[in-house]
Amino acid sequence: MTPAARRVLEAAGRLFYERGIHAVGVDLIAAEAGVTKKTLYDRFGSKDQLVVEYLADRDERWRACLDARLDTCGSPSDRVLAVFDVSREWMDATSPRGCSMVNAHAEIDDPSHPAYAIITGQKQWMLTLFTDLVRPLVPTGADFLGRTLMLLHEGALVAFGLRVLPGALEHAREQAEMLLRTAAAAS
Amino acid sequence: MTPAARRVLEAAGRLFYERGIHAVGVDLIAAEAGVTKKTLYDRFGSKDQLVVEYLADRDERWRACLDARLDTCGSPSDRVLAVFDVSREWMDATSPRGCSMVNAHAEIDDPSHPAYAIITGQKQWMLTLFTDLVRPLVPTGADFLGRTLMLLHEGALVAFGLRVLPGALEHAREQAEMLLRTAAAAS
DNA sequence: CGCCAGGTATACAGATCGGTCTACTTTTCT
DNA sequence: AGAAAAGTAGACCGATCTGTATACCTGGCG
Repeated sequence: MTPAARRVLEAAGRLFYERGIHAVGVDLIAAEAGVTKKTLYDRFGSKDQLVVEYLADRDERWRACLDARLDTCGSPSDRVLAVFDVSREWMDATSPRGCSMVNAHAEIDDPSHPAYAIITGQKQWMLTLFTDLVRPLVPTGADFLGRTLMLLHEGALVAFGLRVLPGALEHAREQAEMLLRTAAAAS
Repeated sequence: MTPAARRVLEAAGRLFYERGIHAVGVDLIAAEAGVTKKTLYDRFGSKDQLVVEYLADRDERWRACLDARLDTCGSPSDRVLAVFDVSREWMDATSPRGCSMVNAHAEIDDPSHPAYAIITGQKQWMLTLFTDLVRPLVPTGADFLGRTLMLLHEGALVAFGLRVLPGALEHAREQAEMLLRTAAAAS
């Protein structure tokens, strides 16, 4: 990726996330990136493709960030709770408006849109991740607990983005910890 | 509200929800409502105002639908679980793409936008509702359990809308039932 | 040296956007 | 009956949208 293309992707990512995809025009993206529209279209081809690469980029960085942290965790339960910790830091640092995938989904209704697979794929991956993380702790009932954790986590992202519960991630983490304890005690 | 205005609001609501607010133009809304643009502007003044009334209308109908059901419930725990039941029916009937408030929030970044208060207000109301509903069951710790239920519920709406967990509402209800049981047993 | 990818600057195209306007007709209510 | 309100039909405005075209410049590389 050329330096100009990187600047375009950075500007597009920031603007798409802050203002919404349809509310941001390619002219503005080009201007913010300090690039002409021709360069933008030479590198990305279309706005739709730029949207796809924006989401793919965020997805990739999120998974890398999460994977790196999980590798440093000792116990299985630590790994589960670390997901909430990383999410909290991620939100505080760069995502005051909630999950970019959820927000993008609100603007993209067409399931045949290439961005749709990225959005759905990340959520599916998160569900599988939670389920796999709790399997060593509760071999029977990992599916159930995994789903609950997924819903708690997703709800926390939304509540945080809506500013209706600023400590949403911390609360979700605490509730998750309690669920892990009772599940471990029962098995 | 005049008959034409009602048709406009119905068409706008359907299109805004299905395709997103910014993706739908006033010309399309007027055409779908079988109304001229002049009538639309005579009744609503601007697209922004139409968006506000769209959200206010859905908010009002949702609260009325929920309140009506809650009145028919006997025990406090039935009332909590009824929220998930009503949500499930609401989603199945008219909202395959998740919560309209969350989706609208993805497209409206400005907190000074009049629609912002409606969005935040509904979520705040839901949080208070859950907290109040569980207070008779767990006088101490109603805040904590109320928040957890709110996150579970919100996460279920998102997961359902993303089609990543079709039975999200049912799962959330089942998990809520378990939480209510253990909370009641502990107190 | 010459080539060419990557870039700037800018004008342009066609469509659509939100919003206004005039002129006329229909409904509704007193 | 008659006036006010609500509606249709449709042209029009300026701005903005995605996307393309032409002409020129610049740095690195064989």
